[in-house]
Amino acid sequence: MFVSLHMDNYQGEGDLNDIVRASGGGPLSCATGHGSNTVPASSWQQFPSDPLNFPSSAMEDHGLNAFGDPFSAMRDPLLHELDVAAGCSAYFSSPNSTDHIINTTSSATVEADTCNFSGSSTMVGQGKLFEEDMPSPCNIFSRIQISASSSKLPVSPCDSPMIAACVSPRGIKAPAVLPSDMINANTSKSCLIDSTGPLQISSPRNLGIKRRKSQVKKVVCIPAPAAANSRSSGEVVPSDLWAWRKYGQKPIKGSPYPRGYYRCSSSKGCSARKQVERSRTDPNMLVITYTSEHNHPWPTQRNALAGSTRSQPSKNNNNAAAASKITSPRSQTQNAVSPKEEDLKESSNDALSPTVAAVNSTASASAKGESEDMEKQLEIDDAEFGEGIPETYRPALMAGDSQQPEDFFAELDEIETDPLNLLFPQGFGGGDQDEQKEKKTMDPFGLFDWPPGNNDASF
DNA sequence: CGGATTTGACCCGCGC
DNA sequence: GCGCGGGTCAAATCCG
Repeated sequence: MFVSLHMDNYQGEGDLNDIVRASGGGPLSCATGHGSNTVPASSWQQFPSDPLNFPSSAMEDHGLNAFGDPFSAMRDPLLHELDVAAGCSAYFSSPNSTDHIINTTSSATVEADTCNFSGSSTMVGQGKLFEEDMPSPCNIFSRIQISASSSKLPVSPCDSPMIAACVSPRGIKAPAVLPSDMINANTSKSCLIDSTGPLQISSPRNLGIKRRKSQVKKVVCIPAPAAANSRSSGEVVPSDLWAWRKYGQKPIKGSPYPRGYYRCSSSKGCSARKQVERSRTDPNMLVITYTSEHNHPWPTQRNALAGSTRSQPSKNNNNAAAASKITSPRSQTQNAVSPKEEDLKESSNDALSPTVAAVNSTASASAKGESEDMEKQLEIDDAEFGEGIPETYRPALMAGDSQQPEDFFAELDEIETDPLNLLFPQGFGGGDQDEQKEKKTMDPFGLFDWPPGNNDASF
C-alpha cells in the first residue's frame, strides 16, 4: 500500500515524482504481497493506549514542535495515531536520495526506499512500486508517499505530512499516519526530522496563487479499495471528517478512470475541494488531490453529518448488509463523526472514528474505509498544518472555540479508550489473548485478524 | 422533501 | 489565436 502526500503546484499525475515514499505492511509490514515484512508487535507496544493522552509528543519530544504553528499542538486522535506511528517506529529513512528519517523512541528503522525495517524490528518487504509515482524501489513504506514537492517552487525538505500505512494487497492493513511535522517530504534531500527541527511549511500557495492549475494542491495516494461506492461510477468515494459533496466528474485523458470532484459541504462557503481518481498506472491506488483549505473548524458530528455522502445501499457486497453502515459513504461519514447516531449503540467503533469504522467493515469495505481513513488522516494532518487555513480559524481551534477537536476526542475517549488498538490491533496490542479477543471484537470481519504471533504480512 | 449524485455544458488556463 | 484538457456549474435525477 502506499500513501503519498504531495504538496505542490500539482501539475498532474506525473508530478508525483517527488514523493516521499514509505510502504506499510503489517503493522508496518509491507502489504505488497511479498510478505515477509515483519514487525514484532512489541515494536508497537510503546504506543500509548490513549491517544488523547498521547500528545504530539513524538515530535515535541524531539524538538520538532517548534513549528510556531498553533496547530502543531492540536491534534485529533488520528493525528495522535500519527504520532504514535512515528513515535514507535523510530526511523524512516531513505538510503537513497530521499532520506526521511523519523527519529523516535523505538529502535526500529524504516528505510523508505529500501524499506528495510531494521533495529529491534524487522520490516523488510518488497513493496510494489507505484511506478508512475514511485520511480525508486521501496519496501516498507514504498507505498506510502508523502510529497511536498513542487514542480515550480522549492519545497522545504521537511514540509510534508507523512502518512504511513500498512496495507494488504487489497488495502491497508493497519494504517499508521505520521504527523506531518514528522515527515520529511523532500525528494532529493535528506532530512532527519529530529535533527532538522521544526518543519517549515513552504507551500507554494504562499507565493501567490493563481487560479486552478497553479493552485497549491496536496496529493495523496492511498490504496484504492476494490469496493464500489459511488452510485454509478463504482468509484470509491473516500470520506473523512469533512463532509464532501461531489460536484463533478470528468474523464481524464490518458486515464481510464474518471476523476471525481468534491467540495466540502461541512460548511457553507468552504472552499476546500478534493479530487479523487485512480492512478492510471496502479488502479489499486487512489490519487486524492486536495485543493484549498477548509475555512472552518473540523466538522462537528452534526455538521459533518449534514454534508455526508450519500450511501450506497444494496449495491455493496453481501457483507455490506451487515456492515452497510460502514460501507456506504454516507454512513461512513456519519459513523465516523456522529456518536449521536444510533450506530453508536450498535458499534461504538463506528462512532469512534472513520478509522475504527474501517476496522469493522468488510474486506472491501474495510479497504475503502481504510482508504478513507488515510485520507481523513491526511486531511486532518492538513488541518493540523493549518496550511492555508485562515488565521482567524487557527486561533479558534486552539482556543477551543469550536471545541470540536476536544469534543470529538472526548467522545472518542468515551467510546473507545484505546483507538490505537483498533487501528493497530496487532502491532500495538502486543500479543496477549485478551487483546486478541479484543481484536476479534473490533475486527468482526477479520480485517486485522492476523495470526497471533505472526505478523508476517504474507498476502 | 431535502440533500446528494450524475452528467452535459460552459469556462478557463495552458501549450502550440 | 486556437484548440485541448481540466475544473466548475447547474439541471435532472436519485435516494433516504
